[in-house]
Amino acid sequence: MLSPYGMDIIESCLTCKMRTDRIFCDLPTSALQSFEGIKYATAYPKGAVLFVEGQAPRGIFVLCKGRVKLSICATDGKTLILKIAEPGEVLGLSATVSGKAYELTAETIDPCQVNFVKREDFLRFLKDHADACFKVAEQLSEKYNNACHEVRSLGLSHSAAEKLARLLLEWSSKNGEAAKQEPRLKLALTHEEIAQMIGTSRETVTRLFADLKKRQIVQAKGSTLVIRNKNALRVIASSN
Amino acid sequence: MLSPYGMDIIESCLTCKMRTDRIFCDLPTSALQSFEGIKYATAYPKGAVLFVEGQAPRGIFVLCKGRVKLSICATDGKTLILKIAEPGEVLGLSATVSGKAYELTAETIDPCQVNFVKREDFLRFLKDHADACFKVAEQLSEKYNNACHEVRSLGLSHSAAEKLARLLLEWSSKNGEAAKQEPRLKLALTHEEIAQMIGTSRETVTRLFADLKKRQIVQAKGSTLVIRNKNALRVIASSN
DNA sequence: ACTGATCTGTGACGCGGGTCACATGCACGC
DNA sequence: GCGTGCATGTGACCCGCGTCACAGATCAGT
Repeated sequence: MLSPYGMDIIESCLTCKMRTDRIFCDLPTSALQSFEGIKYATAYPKGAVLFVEGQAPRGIFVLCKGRVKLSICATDGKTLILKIAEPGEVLGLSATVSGKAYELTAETIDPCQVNFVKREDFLRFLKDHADACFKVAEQLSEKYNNACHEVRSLGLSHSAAEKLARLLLEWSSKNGEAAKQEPRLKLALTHEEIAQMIGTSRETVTRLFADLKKRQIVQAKGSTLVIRNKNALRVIASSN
Repeated sequence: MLSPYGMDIIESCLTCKMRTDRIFCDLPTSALQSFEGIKYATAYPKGAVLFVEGQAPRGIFVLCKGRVKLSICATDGKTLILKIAEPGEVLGLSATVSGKAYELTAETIDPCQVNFVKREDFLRFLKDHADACFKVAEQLSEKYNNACHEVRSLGLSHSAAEKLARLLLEWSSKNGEAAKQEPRLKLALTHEEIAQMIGTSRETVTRLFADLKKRQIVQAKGSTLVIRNKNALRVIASSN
């Protein structure tokens, strides 16, 4: 099969190998078959916008491959990145269910494969497949949980340093680096974007990194960051 | 029927007059009948704690009467009030669906009537009643939407004044006061609590109110607040 | 290799608002 | 009445960090 943007396309959900890992995709065969009938498998290049906050909901986007940046932004252009969505996540779900406008903006930061389903088709699908409906509830709970964490982080922390430390710890707990005592992580985002994730300014992020390096808590090796002192980072993170 | 805490108890969901107004409660009779079988109608005095953040989910609490304060708090005691839940809302829903710990704390601020349903019972109920399951998805979408607004307010605003103005406008848009050009609202919360709603300190709230009064934008009449200049308030709210 | 463009690093400055420390007001019970 | 407790007001202080203004660094395109 031809693969735009240099990707291998996952052709059918029925034969997708990752199915069982993913909350939403792991449906009984009958449901999956009817899902096959209404989905549009699409591919996007890096930097594509799936939907914009405030738009009326067109439908859901099941992310199969690549990462998507979810953000909200103020009228003055100030932006807050809520999270980077990973494969398996369903985007635009709550807006599609409730019929209200998308509450955030979704923009690809890798080439992505996405299954799109139109709103009416999806709602009909949910009526017919109770188990899918429950999966949706699970996904939404997950999203809500995430949002609560975001609120906690933004609302209850005392300093930018605290939030940065928490972000780094969170990142380092992925990819099985959690256990290691000196976890490494790829810095895929610019200081600007990191600033937008923790609600601060770019300069502050630069200064905070400089400080962490000076104190030997982290160390940069090209674009990977080594956490030399996880405990120190934890102390900073929870001076809350 | 005896009514603890000076309330009239709504005995059965089937005969409840408010049913149709409420997202979750408006279920087909068959579903409602089986809901009757698993629910525990309970009453709480003012100040009762329904659940605490971090607890394993015991089940859901359908709020029938009274208001409930939903908050998260940091280890140092600093508290953020997310919202004041009104009758019709289902509390503890996302935790009960996902099985993760309650993400916030629910405390009554009026005498309340609540229908409690145990987690296992509720999950079984959802498996059997697809329409209820969809209602749950709707409720969760609603909650998610709310949380997104909270994030936006906390993360994208420049000053405490802005957030207070937004809160006042939001409050004034309830109870049909929206249309009036000088809407009034009951100040049911202390400055301390208002501070916790917008993530600032009590003193700042006091100072902001003093300023708004001096500028003739609002006016206090006992415990009711009159908004004299809605436009000025809007300007403050969206200097964002 | 030259040239923008985009990212990173750093100093100076100033404002917002958190914190502390009080004074005052207002309701409650006894 | 009087004291106790909680809500509200207000001044003084000061520190975190946003903003502005640059200087280097890194990267991409031709």
